[in-house]
Amino acid sequence: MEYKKALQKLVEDFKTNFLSSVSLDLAILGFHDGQLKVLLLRWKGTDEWCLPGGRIRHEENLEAAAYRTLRERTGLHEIFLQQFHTFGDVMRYTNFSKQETMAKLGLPDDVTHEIVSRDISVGYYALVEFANAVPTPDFFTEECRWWDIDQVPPLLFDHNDMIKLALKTLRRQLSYQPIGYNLLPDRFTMPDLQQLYETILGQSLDRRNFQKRMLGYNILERLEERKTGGAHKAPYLYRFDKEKYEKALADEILFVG
Amino acid sequence: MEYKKALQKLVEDFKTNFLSSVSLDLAILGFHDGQLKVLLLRWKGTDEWCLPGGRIRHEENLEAAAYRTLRERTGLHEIFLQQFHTFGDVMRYTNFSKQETMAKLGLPDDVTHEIVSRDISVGYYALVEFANAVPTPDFFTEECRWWDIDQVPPLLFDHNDMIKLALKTLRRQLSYQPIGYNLLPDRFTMPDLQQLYETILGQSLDRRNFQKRMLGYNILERLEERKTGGAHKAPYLYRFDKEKYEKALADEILFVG
DNA sequence: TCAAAAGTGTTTAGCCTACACCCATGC
DNA sequence: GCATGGGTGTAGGCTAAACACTTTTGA
Repeated sequence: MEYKKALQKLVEDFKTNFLSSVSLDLAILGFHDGQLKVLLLRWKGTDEWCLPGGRIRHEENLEAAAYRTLRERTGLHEIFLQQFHTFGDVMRYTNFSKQETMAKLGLPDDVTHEIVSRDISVGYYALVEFANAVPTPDFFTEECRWWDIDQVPPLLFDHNDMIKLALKTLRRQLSYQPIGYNLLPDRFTMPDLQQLYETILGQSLDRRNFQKRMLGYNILERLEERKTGGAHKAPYLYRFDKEKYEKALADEILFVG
Repeated sequence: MEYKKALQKLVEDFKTNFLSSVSLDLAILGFHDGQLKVLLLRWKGTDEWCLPGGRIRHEENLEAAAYRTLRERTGLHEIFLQQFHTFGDVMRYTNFSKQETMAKLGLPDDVTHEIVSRDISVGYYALVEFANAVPTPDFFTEECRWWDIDQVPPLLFDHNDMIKLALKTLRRQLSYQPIGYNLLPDRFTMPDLQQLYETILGQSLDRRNFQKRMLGYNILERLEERKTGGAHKAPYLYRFDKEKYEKALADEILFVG
């Protein structure tokens, strides 16, 4: 009863304060233990998972709404966020039909069509530092956690497709832009960075060539200190030179409007 | 009076049959006389120009709406159409303020806010064969014609930015995908194709290297026939091998959902 | 002392760039 | 015949890929 009332209120809030027909979905990617992870939400009272999504307030910029949603789900801000595609098929259901999807959500009949209605959804991907994120479910969900990118289950709606396309875009981006600033801790080793690249690209790279290339970008600063405590030879620590990193990004990145 | 009635009716139509808060805009690019052209519309009773735009019907896929709009403005179908960015700032006005824009449009006060309201707009660019298009204005405009891409005047809304970003995306796309199928006539010469590339990239290219590269893609079929009637040595005619061309596209192109 | 990981330079191959001469056509 | 544009191949440079040995550290 409590829940149903809150739900009604939320739907009202949606109708009055947010743009209708448009939403956004986030593929929040993190990196940990040599694995690329994606943040998923589990729908209340079900075993169904989906990407975090959000809506846009009437007087809010699209990009701001994406940042806000990211903040709400992870507590993080000032994060790399990139629009990659806008999804607009009437029936954005790949794993289950609309019928099935509606049934799975277990919503009261009178609000189902408000929640599972026809939306244009703008897809963003974010690269975040795994350790700093505090996964937080939203109203419709009761669990929010990281999944290994290659163990993602069949998701609600067309969210598996979204992840696939986000990855594809990310991989392409890797070829003309530096990456890693928000995916790695402040100080990291060259092997850390290489592992990140290998994980995203899904292939192994030559250590020497990788190092040459990365140093060639001139965005890394080698610290005096080395990483100790490892079982083997102590690797150097590096840090991104924020200014040069931002400049390298700006030289190529599409402006966001 | 007639006009105002029709306008009211249109606004009603918008409200009932189309998604609110979302629209789409097209940068329709054509190629003629060694010039890249873009199709612009002139707003009724003004000297103000803008990109062709459209709205999405409730039961219509986003991509289908883009194709429909393209067809309505040019009579063309089966054309290359590529989503490049979704624009979502609250105030998408770069050349003039919202105040100024509203004044320029010369609409009755009671519908102005319906037409010039806050929208998320999905941007597409299309590559069309100049000669085949039949530019056709829509309800709000009285002229539809090609403009040289580097002589585009200050446009309404953020449409100059849209053109800029469409071109940037197109240029990048050129580096990993073939282009030209819809921009050139069925049969064309290597210099034709080169001129197209040079125009899009805004720089001249080496003839021999260009030819080598294009033939290397293995998507062109050289015909027996040569182009006659020119003032000089008759160049070979080529045709795109549709199948191989599509395959080359598919190998890289983002799927559209 | 052994195993595992990290640091480092050189050689090679492939691709992209630069470049020049001959030929066909219309005027 | 001459001016204009089109057809064609090769040499050099740069970037990217391949590749092996030495050093450090903990167990």
